[in-house]
Amino acid sequence: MIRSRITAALSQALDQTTDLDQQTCKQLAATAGEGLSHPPSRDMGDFATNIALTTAKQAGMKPRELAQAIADRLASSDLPIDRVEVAGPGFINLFMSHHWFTDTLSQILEETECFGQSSRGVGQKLQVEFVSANPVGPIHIGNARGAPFGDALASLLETSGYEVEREYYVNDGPYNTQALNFGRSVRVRYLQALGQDQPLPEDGYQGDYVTEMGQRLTEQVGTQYADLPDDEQTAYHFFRLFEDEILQQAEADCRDFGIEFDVWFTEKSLYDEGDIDREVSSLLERDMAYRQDGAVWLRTGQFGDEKDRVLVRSDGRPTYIAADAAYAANKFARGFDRVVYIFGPDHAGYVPRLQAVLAACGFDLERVEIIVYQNVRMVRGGETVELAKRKGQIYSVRDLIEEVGKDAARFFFLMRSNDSHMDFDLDLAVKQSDENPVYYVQYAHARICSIVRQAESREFAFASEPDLSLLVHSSEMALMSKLADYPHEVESAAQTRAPHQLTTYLRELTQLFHQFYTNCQVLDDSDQATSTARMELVRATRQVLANCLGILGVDAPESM
RNA sequence: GCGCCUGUAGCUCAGCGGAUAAGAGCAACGGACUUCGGAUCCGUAGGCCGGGGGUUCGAAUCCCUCCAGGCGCGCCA
Repeated sequence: MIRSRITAALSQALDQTTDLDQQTCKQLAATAGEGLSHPPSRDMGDFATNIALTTAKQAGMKPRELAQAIADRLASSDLPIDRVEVAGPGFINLFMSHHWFTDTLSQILEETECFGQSSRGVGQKLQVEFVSANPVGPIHIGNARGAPFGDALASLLETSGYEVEREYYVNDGPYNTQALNFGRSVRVRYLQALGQDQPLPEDGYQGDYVTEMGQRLTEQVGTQYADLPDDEQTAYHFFRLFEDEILQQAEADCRDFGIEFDVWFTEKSLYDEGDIDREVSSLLERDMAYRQDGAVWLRTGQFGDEKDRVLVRSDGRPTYIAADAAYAANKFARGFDRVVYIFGPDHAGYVPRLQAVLAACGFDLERVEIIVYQNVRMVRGGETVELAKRKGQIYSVRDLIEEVGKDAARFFFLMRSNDSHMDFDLDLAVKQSDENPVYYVQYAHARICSIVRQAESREFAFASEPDLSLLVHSSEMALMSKLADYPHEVESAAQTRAPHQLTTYLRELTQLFHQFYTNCQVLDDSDQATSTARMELVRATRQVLANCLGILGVDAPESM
């Protein structure tokens, strides 16, 4: 890869032009190589490094002098560059030679769907846990952002060579408050359907789907469950009656959202398999937990939490913290080198606590990553769409997919950085016009496919060997330059856990393609050689568009 | 009260391990079609990067502080 070659050359040049020792030069060059950028405009060069600015003081030289010295060394190195310029306060701008651009083009066409992959994570097993919505109804919009984010991040990591498992944690433990609330709500609706006058509990679920479940239950079992006592066990029973159905719905929703989980892990299994008891006793044995006021407390206070937390309530029921501890133990026991949690804004405050819990349990926090995404405001007609699951006003992930489509939904969520609070403009997402950025990108891909079809149907006479040196138009150069960026963009997005960088990249790449298309006729009967070369560029662009869209889980249509 | 996140063009947002000339999309205005898909392209206009301090030769970017908004602070998950 060109960046590592430039880094090596910088290291050598620094070593030869300064008094700094070799190790220092290597480190400084590595930092500069990471920060290798593009000059503000293409006529100022293809790559720029600020290494002279950052190391001038250390080297005891003036920035521009040092820059010039390094530039001279680079110019005579074996890098594929035409010339080197020193600019501004001491930037070194590199002008790549033409064959470097066309070599990347050939590389794309050779590696096809593998172009952009790297081996950085090879040999490392990684788990990304996301969505993990409470199984008490349709997956609602509050969890929607984490779905494409987690999925795209997982794909991104796979592209970087990691072995990645996508996991969905199902909060179906016997003491889960949400599940029990839901169970109680179903029971009440069931009894109401049987003609009893019963009020919905304070925190009950008011959605129509609960009422419908209650009615359905009367048809299935009649009065069989009518006399069960109004207690926790009964609530759990009613919850369990519908858990499978809810999970199947969740799985279908995710699938339609383009996501396939490798593992659906249930909290219940932690109880059934004794994981929770084991973890609690182990913590007590190691004195990381203690008994007080009849409850079992975990010493999270020693690990940055405000206070210790209850693991097992005074009545003997474990809390979600016990489940989370056991779950983490289970994850590590499965051999992951690193586990990633994707949390919604409602769990942001839980991050320091979970970290304390994991630390108290003795897990290496270096191997745990918790990524929080911020709230989304759904906007329609300029107004916020109000959502509250318990109130029954449900705008579900399914509703979203049906309203704007999988591709627009995913692309819109992925356009923004995970920690930016975003507005989701439903009106815009559903528009099939130039106002909609999803179609802008997809259109480029379809357009390319159309050119290919066109060439086939009129049996365009291409040259037998493409001569890529004919690609010299500024639009062609800009496009090739962008294509060459792709592997670095992927790696950068993966390392910073920022899939949204790829949507930005896609829009820029697409724009350059459309400009090229406007300026350069691809299929020109009067110039067979140029047409052949341009066709290679077009096919390479299609490949990168498809690869990049693939990571984001957005379709690359052949026509629209 | 404490913690996390955010504040960049009229709107929605990139950029935020400092640096060559603050960006994009939409909205506004003006242009480009007898050729490969006009779901496209070109141009104009629009910003003391929330305010104030500081570090630096250099800050949208780092530090402090204030202001505004979102979210979270349970023997709920």
